[in-house]
Amino acid sequence: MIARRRDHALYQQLADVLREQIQQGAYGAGTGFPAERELCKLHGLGLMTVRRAMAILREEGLITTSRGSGSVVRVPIRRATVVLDADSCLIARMPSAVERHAMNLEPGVPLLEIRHVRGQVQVLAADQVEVTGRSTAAG
Amino acid sequence: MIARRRDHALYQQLADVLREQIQQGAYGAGTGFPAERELCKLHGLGLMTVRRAMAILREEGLITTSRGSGSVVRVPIRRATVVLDADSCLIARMPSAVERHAMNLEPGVPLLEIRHVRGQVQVLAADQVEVTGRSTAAG
DNA sequence: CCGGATTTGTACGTATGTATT
DNA sequence: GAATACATACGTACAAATCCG
Repeated sequence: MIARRRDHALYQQLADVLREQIQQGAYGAGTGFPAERELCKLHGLGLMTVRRAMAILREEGLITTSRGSGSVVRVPIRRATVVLDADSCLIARMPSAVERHAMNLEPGVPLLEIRHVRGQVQVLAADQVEVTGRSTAAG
Repeated sequence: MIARRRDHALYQQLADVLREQIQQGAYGAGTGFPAERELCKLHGLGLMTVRRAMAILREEGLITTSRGSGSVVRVPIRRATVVLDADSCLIARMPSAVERHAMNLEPGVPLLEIRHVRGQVQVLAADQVEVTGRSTAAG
């Protein structure tokens, strides 16, 4: 039951409940998700509380939200593999507003900034790649 | 000047202004930052707008905010270097609520999940490490 | 050590704009 | 065009942490 506590905020409690429901397949991948106002009525919470809870699930990549149509449970992403050369450097960070717009990134997606030995810099959306070290046999 | 536009939300405009001020050293590293309500009065904006703008700066790692004391401009972080073995795999993702609590992570910090060849899995806060491929000469 | 002032955190209600169906 | 649904934005209130005299 969601109730006011000192240690757990209402929006965190709601996020926990919804995450549990998603992982138990209560809504199905790619299927609809209750509307914001519907969740307000269902749990007796305010709009801000519901929106903060859903923002958490978005950042965790569990749902995607579109204006006008609502939210859907996300299907797992297929990742491309990127090879990290020896002595090259990888940094994960959040994108700036400009980068998020230019790369058409969804909120909450980190960037991988790979600085190669020869000075080349590669910036990738972290939710679309896996990174592996170069095979010593091949390199 | 910050004004209502269709393409740029007020909180984004404010974040841009504050980011500019920070990068020009208007507040100094480790020094104080205007209080939320002060920014409201300064720019003639509501509390929600100011808080969203500051949330953006927090996610970008430019400021840290503490309840009761306020916000300060962040000093650049010193990163440790982690070697990524050949054929091991790195995934960057956002932490769950449990992980964020267990690892004492600040909001907006991505995790680096490194899966080594031998099955060992290493989970690190992305703002505290740089990752490099293993040197072919040494490996 | 206590108490007040300051500052952020949480939470609700409401209104308007905009995209989708 | 209408209904639905999310995005932005303001105002308000109280709780909790911190700071300072």
